[in-house]
Amino acid sequence: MVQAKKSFDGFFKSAFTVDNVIFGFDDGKLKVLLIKRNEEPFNDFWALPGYFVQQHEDLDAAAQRVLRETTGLENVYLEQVHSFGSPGRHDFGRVITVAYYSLVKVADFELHAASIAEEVAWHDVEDISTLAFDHEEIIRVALNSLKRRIRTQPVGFKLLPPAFTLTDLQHLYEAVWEVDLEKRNFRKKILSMNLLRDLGRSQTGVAHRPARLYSFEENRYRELEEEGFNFELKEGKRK
Amino acid sequence: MVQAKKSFDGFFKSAFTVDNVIFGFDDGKLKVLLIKRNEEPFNDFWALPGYFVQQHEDLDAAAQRVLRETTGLENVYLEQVHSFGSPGRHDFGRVITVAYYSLVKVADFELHAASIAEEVAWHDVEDISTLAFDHEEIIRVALNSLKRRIRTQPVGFKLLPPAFTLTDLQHLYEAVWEVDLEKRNFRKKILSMNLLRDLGRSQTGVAHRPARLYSFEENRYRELEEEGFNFELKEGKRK
DNA sequence: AACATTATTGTCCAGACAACACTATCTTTA
DNA sequence: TAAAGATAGTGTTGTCTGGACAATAATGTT
Repeated sequence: MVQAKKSFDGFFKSAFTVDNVIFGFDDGKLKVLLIKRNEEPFNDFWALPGYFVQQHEDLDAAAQRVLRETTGLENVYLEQVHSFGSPGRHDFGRVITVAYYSLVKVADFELHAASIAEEVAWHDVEDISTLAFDHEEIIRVALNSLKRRIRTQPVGFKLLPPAFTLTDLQHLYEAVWEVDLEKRNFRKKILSMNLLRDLGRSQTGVAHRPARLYSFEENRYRELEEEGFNFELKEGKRK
Repeated sequence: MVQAKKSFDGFFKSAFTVDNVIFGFDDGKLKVLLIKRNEEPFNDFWALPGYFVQQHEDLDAAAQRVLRETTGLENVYLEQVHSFGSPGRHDFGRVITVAYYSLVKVADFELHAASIAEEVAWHDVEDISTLAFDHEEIIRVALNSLKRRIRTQPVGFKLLPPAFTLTDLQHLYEAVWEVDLEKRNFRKKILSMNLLRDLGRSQTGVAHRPARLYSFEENRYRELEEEGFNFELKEGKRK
């Protein structure tokens, strides 16, 4: 009862794209990288950096390429989150998009709008206006995934520069979780994880007692990434 | 610089499928539901229950439909895991597959091979032979995802019948985590989550003290699904 | 009625953690 | 030069949760 190849032709009429949700942390706030589109549909709308995948291109590679071509970001570790394929999500036909996300240090990258991007910019996650396609939903799903993962995996640490203070780290967690944490307890918990290396240096040029600088202990970091950990802390009192 | 719709036609030549990784527990072992294909390519190979998505069909709905048509399973809670789209994974052209997974009680379902399935059967996950396409990889990814996610999300709870005992629930966790849990502590923890509703009824016809029956408190269930939770318990002593 | 079997509960101890206030070390300013 | 302003870093205590065990309860079976 083998069917001929011919009868499948009706299925080969779809397209697929990749969309990247790039989170960054700056100024105490969680940001997402958006491009202003220079192409129909949704010309002139802000959108996630994404585009069609080529016929013989691997998905992961396509995500990397599209990100580079639209924003200039290279060598970013992208992780697949979810695929979106509502029948009506694209005007030109059936288009499924595979969403990827990543966390980067805002300061580490220079943005270069190109390809279908007329402009590239970091936007506050809190303050996203109407985006192209279903990109608001995609961001929401990616953000949920981030919030969930940051609790049991040390992913969030990737957002910080090579040397950071405990307060920086605390602010990062507070931003992603949208809570205030109690300083003392945060420090005790994080230090007990053996994850941080005391660099022996301190901040300079701050108008107060300078904070000690830390980096991540690579080996321990990978261990935790493997086995997961548990990071639960109640909110501290509001400032 | 708006491009005409015409120039996009080259992208609309792909197809996409859904594949379901249905895990079950039976006989103390983790099983996965496979079908024996009745169609090229990979005719006569064991494969995941999956098929092409129709042109105007939602992805989630397609997963449900395909699962029903190939295996007879209905009303199964399916969760999207990952999409696979290597250029060479399908002989007939570019085909991306969106993988879903679920965990069910083997005893609850009667299998009915149909559609492209010539046969349906539970296979030990430990002992999977060569499968069609990249389905071995899909199973591996789904299994990893399941083990990670069940720690912080109440996905596992959906596997139980509407009325169940605390011991049923404990066995479920023990099966998924492959550990033995301490009974008293398990109960304390689970009851403190306010997730269970005491149905006021008990088992009948068992040759020992009958256990109280519970169901899930829907509202609380959704809350936990949203915010996640932390379920860490050390192993109890081996039986 | 005694036995077998599983359910359910009490409790003690140790470790985790929430809460709070105090001391330390810089720069800036009067 | 000293005081003020700001944030870093630390000590401690009571409470809560989890881990370990064991005792009691409620069925059917023999």
